[in-house]
Amino acid sequence: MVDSKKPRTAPKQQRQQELIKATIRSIARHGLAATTIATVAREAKLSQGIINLHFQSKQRLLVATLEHLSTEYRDSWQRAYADAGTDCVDRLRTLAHVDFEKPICERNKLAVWFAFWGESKSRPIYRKLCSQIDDEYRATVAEVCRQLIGEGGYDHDWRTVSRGLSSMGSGLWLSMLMDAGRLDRDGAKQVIDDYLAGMFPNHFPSSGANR
Amino acid sequence: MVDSKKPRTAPKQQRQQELIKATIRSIARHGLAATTIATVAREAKLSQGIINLHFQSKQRLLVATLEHLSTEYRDSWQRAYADAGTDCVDRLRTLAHVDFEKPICERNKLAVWFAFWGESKSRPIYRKLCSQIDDEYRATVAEVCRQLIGEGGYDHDWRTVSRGLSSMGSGLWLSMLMDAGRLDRDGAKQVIDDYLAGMFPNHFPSSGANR
Amino acid sequence: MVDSKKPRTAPKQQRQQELIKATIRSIARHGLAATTIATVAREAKLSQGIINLHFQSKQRLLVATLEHLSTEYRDSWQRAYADAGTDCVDRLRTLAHVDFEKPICERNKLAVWFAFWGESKSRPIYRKLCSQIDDEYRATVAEVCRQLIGEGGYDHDWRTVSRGLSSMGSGLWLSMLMDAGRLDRDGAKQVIDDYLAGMFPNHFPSSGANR
Amino acid sequence: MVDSKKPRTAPKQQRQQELIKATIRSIARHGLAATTIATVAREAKLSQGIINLHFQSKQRLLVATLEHLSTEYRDSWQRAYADAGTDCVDRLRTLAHVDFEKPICERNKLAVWFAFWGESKSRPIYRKLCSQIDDEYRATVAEVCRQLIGEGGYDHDWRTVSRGLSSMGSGLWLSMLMDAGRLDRDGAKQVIDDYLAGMFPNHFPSSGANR
DNA sequence: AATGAATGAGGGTTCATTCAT
DNA sequence: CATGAATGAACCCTCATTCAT
Repeated sequence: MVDSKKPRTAPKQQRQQELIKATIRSIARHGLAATTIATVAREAKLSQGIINLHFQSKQRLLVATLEHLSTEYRDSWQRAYADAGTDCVDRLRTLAHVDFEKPICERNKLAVWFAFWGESKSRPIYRKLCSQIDDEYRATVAEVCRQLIGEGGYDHDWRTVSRGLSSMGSGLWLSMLMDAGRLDRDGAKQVIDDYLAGMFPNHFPSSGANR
Repeated sequence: MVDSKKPRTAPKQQRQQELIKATIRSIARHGLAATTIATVAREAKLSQGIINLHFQSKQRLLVATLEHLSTEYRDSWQRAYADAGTDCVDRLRTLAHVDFEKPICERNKLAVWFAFWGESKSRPIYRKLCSQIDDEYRATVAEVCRQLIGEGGYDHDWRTVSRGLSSMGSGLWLSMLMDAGRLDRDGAKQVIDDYLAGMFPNHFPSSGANR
Repeated sequence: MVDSKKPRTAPKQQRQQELIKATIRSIARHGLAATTIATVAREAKLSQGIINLHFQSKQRLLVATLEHLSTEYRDSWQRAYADAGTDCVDRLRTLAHVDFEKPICERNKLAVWFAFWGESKSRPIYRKLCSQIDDEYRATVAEVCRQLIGEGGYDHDWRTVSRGLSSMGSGLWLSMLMDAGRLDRDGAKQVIDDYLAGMFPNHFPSSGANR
Repeated sequence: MVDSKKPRTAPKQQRQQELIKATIRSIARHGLAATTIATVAREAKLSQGIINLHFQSKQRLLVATLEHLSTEYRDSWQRAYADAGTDCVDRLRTLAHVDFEKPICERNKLAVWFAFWGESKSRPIYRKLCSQIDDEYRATVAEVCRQLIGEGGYDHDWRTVSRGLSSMGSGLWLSMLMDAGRLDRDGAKQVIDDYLAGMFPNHFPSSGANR
């Protein structure tokens, strides 16, 4: 008499992952302000009580969700970076593109990132998590830029370039969030590529889009 | 013997402006989710009832606040653009810098922008207002870029450049929001200037920061 | 530059009458529970403040409204009674019909009567006013019944008959309130007349409706 | 060692019945206008939240309360009618008396009926429920009257008589509501009986109260 | 006499959390 | 491990009342 659909009990960690996924869907659908224990439970098709059972409080679930996104983000760019070999050009392009690859760059997740950013000024815990993840990423980008500038004899400040690159990344996310139809992931990559081609003309080819 | 206290009654529009200002402070301080009628009233040093008296509902106050920011933003760049003369270079630099000028670029207001962006996916009314204001700005930037690219013989797509420029603007806002101490308004302008110098080397001077 | 529509000021008593009329309309339209200072002021086309100016409080306005109805009711039946001459039959018919004559028996006023009756159990002030007016009326009816029973040799208790007659009156009001289309003032009078014909067959003619 | 306290949780329907009972008590004690979620919860000795948990809104609780009274009323007279046998006289007396039998004719419930009647003009939902219940009852009364009039050769319109009878019923309720001390249930039945004796002298005995 | 902006207590409702099952 | 009935604090909003004009 086993119900094949979903087991009544599940390993702790798997349940928690389900709930985090449900939280992401709920924030994307209803916004952070309108996300309640009830909306999350409904997305997860589980009862209300289960959230406090696994996360003690709504607040902790939200933090766990942000940590989930952060970890996923870090893992993604670190894996991509490791796979990119040792060439500065490859490394920089890879790092710059990773913001727009699939597991990271889904519209639901962008909505969640912005939801947390929107609350960051008033919530130190969010701000700390967000800053940290951004700092790590930008430090690596900066290091690659520094190397490329040194090799290529460019007249740029590596700190400025890395700041600009990572800023452009989150700025493009905003465009994708606000109007998914007008800017897709490939379009965003092209904006990034044009920026790199402009800053490092000897290393990155011009797209020639205008010809 | 002037009584410096505020009068018990005030012109309608002035009261509404006070309340919008108070809303901005409240969102910056507590976040959008934790901004209540009570927190706004406290910021305004007025009673709770006054918000429904002037705005009918909390929701309308929030929309009015977003409209206030939108209008202020549009007025700012349009005035700056009109004052910049007819030179493309001046115009582009002016437009690019206006994001970081004083009435617009206060940390409180950045927090409010991100708060609304964070709810935009689930609130069409916010998304519409935000998209519209961004589209107008970017259309003007794009037009200037198109002209500059044509004059200067650059190999850029003007749409891509304007998208990149405006994205970098909001991305830099995020950095300023998250860690005001590490990136100030002048630092942000320099990132922008370096981008322009990279893309349009014949028109914008290199900052030479690295020399 | 005289505004011919409505004088800005009016004699005290006239203003109060206007407000009571407006209260009756408001209760009929919105119910007693949903009648507010604002709805009354709107019905009267006057400002909100005027009610407290003339009646000190909403509660007093309501009491004044009930007193107005009571007085109007008493004046009506007393005048009719005085006009009816000295014949018991005429007197009884007149008293019985007065509930369904025009100034008294308007649907708006019936709604107000039932609104106050509905609150009477919990509001001694309403109950007292309502009881009193009913007692006076029924005492007079009872006296006429007593005389008629004595003269006509009927085997009725005059107290019971008068109780029945006045009860039928308010019961018919309920029917008229609930479904004005199905029972009008003439229909109600006929029910009353049939009752009288049944109880006092030697004095009141049968309507012969069934023949 | 039975714990006499009520259990923390209860079957859904039982809880709802408790809340409806509490609502009746609250309306009787405070009136409909002053009946709040808080007063009902206090009567039920439960928390405020439970009302929205079971009825979604205060409005629905009130409708459910009216439906409860309606159902109880209908069930009562239908059961009594079924038990009365097939004799017209028995049937009519039974129907006429049922208004004044115990489960129906409690002063608290009378207060609730009048409270809803008082709001009926402005609340179609109340009016519909009240009209319906009254129509059903009166239709049955009318049918019995029609039969009795036919059998007994009376010169009455059966519609008029049934209207008068049911009107007298609600009118007597008003007397009982306003002054419970002066008219009790037996007194009311006697008024009804005298009316029947007057209208149908060959079938209903005169009470002879006046002899 | 009359107005209407302003107040703030109290209304209905939501929802994070608890807990008996 | 999982549920969902129950709680009660806090939310948004209404509205009787006050008061400067």
